[in-house]
Amino acid sequence: MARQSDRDRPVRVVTAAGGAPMRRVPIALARRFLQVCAAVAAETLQPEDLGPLHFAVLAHASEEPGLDQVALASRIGIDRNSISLLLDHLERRGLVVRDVDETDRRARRISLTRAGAALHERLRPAMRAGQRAILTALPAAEREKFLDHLVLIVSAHAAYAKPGAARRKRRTARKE
Amino acid sequence: MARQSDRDRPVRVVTAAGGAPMRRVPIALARRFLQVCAAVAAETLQPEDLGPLHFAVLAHASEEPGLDQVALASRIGIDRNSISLLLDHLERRGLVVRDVDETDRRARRISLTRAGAALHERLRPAMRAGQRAILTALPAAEREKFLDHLVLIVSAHAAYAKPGAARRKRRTARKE
DNA sequence: TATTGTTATACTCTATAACTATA
DNA sequence: TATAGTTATAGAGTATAACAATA
Repeated sequence: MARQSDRDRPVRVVTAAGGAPMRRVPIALARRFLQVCAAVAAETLQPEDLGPLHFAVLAHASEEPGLDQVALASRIGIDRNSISLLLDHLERRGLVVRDVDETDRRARRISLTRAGAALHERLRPAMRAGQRAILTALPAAEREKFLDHLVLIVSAHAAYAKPGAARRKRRTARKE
Repeated sequence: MARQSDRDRPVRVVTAAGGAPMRRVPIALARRFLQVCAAVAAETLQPEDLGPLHFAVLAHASEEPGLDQVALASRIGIDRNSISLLLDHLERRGLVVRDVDETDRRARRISLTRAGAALHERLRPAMRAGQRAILTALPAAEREKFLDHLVLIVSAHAAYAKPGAARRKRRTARKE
């Protein structure tokens, strides 16, 4: 329980760019990191009126066409209600199709339409560039390792890395 | 434009724990990472009916008592409306006080009450343990570097790491 | 006029719950 | 009974806008 070297680092840090001090802890950094990533993605996606999750659906459907909605949702890390809504939006815009799975008529197999595939291909370079730009803040040799670290953390805590885990309980008593 | 070594890594990856494949790109990982962190923090904060941002206010007010609301907001990475709401909640619970700054009567200097400081001290060990637990997925020697990397990225993209940057434009035309 | 803070409103994300159809 | 998907509702997070007080 003695203080170890990796505990001695200060929690507070002053950002280089004259920003305000921030707490050097995962929860705070994770939030800021997502802000950065979301803002960068938005530069590409906003003009198309898509959110990052819409693009995620296009990417997954492109790579694994024919997934059902639950499988797609679990890859993205959202629940089946949310994927349904996301798909409504994309389907209305003619970017994806839902085909009834004939071997299990409850399931819908998702794939991109021609327009969906075209849009995905059109946005991909800019998305890729944006994601790379985020990492340029790191020394070149560290960038891949950083992604590996994120994968490690998310994988190790898979039970937490899923929708709802951080949900606060309902305060108001349920109806009965 | 030739493929470089650090581009050759596959975007897709299969999580160790039999989870679904996920995209190995910052935007997707950032979201999952925040899910993990938020879920871990929630274990400690939920019983107190606090969110992670409430705790962030307690932590900052503890370390830098007397900040005004705008300064506090910028440290946390939210805007002045949100900090106002957060403080309403904490003030109603008797955890913080807003004192009028006599040298600038527009400003409110925020500090913890005795109860606020006590709550912060009580929660701190569990929060600290949770944050450390998240990082145990990484080799011990990499943990501090990982945090440094996050700080680097957030600092470098400070212009993006702030509220609103990822906001989608209003679709519906404004009233006039 | 500019800034601090407040209040009202609203949008995104993403949950919980209840429901339908199918297995 | 269990699962895939839908729909309705809700709540957390966090924005925009308009305002009041003060500088």
